[in-house]
Amino acid sequence: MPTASLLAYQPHDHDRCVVRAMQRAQSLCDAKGARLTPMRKRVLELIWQSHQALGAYDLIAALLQEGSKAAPPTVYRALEFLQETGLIHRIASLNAYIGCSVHKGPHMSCLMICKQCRNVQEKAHPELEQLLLQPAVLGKFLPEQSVVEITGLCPACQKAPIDCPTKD
Amino acid sequence: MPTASLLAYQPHDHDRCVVRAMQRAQSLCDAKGARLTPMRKRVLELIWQSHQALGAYDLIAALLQEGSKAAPPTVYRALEFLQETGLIHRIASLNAYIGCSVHKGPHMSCLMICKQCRNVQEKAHPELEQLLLQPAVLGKFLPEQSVVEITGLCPACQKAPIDCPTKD
DNA sequence: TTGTAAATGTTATAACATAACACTTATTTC
DNA sequence: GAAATAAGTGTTATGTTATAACATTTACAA
Repeated sequence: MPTASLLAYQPHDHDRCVVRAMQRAQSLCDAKGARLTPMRKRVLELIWQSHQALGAYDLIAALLQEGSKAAPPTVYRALEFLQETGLIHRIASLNAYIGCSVHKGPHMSCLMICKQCRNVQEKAHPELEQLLLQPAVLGKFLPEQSVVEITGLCPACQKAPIDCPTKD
Repeated sequence: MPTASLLAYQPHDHDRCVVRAMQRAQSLCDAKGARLTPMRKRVLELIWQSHQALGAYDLIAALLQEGSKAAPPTVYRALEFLQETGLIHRIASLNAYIGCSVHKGPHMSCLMICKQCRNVQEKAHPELEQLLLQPAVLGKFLPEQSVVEITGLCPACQKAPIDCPTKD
């Protein structure tokens, strides 16, 4: 039985991921009094259609294919909203976006990014949070945001360097 | 007496930083059989002229002002070389570059980035390395590169929010 | 001194992101 | 419920970061 933390790397019923993510998004927005508009919802669904990081222009292309008129500002606004609401993460080292799979408020997590298939696994990490925010580490620096990203090869791509099963 | 680890945030004889960095660059290149050409050297000097992150196009502008013909590919090539040689870091969350101040081989360090003055302090971090690279954390993920960046306010900007003394 | 590899120059363009303003849709207030 | 307000989206244009492709020059080695 696959552990939850490795789900991105395992064959699984991905529809359930999407359903769960969308349910959570709706209840989070309800709780915050934020509006999960059709555009925002659709962008989030597209992001959740895989565990791979998608670029803003990937999303734009997907929306255009669906017949939606989606210029860059529209998509970037949706992405901004979803980030602020804690529903997605921006991956700085890829200029791409991934659904947030940690179901709690602001958190410091570590993103493991497969350089080959772009699969991203998020790992919540309380110890990391403790360690990084220690005064001993930061000195008098006042932290606000953190980016922790590890790039490498996911288990699948280590075995099958050319044709990672979780790709596309 | 300021500790070495806080040097970026303290008034200091910055020329010594530059001299030290350039000496180290030269010996590192000698040791590796790499060529620290005039262009690469100049780019590194420009990066070291402050402890603030500089964008590629900042460097291009500076080079043009000096009369050097510097189109983007030239500068990006120099930056690529300097990164590979371990002389600079790219800051993913800023799309900018900073001199590496950790005098050893490949290392996992934490960059503390002031959102106000763009001052960047690098903190080498063996514990972080241990913590992040544990199998317990990464599972079967095979890590290659890491990005650890904390954005916030440096000590100076906490005190003087508008006019950080280390700015420019 | 000539051949080869490394580095740089040059032109063009790709990829990522936002500013500014117009328009539409939702929500509130009276 | 109609007017006022705010929130969201559309549209055009442009800013910012980065690279592809190929020509030329420079350094070093044979």
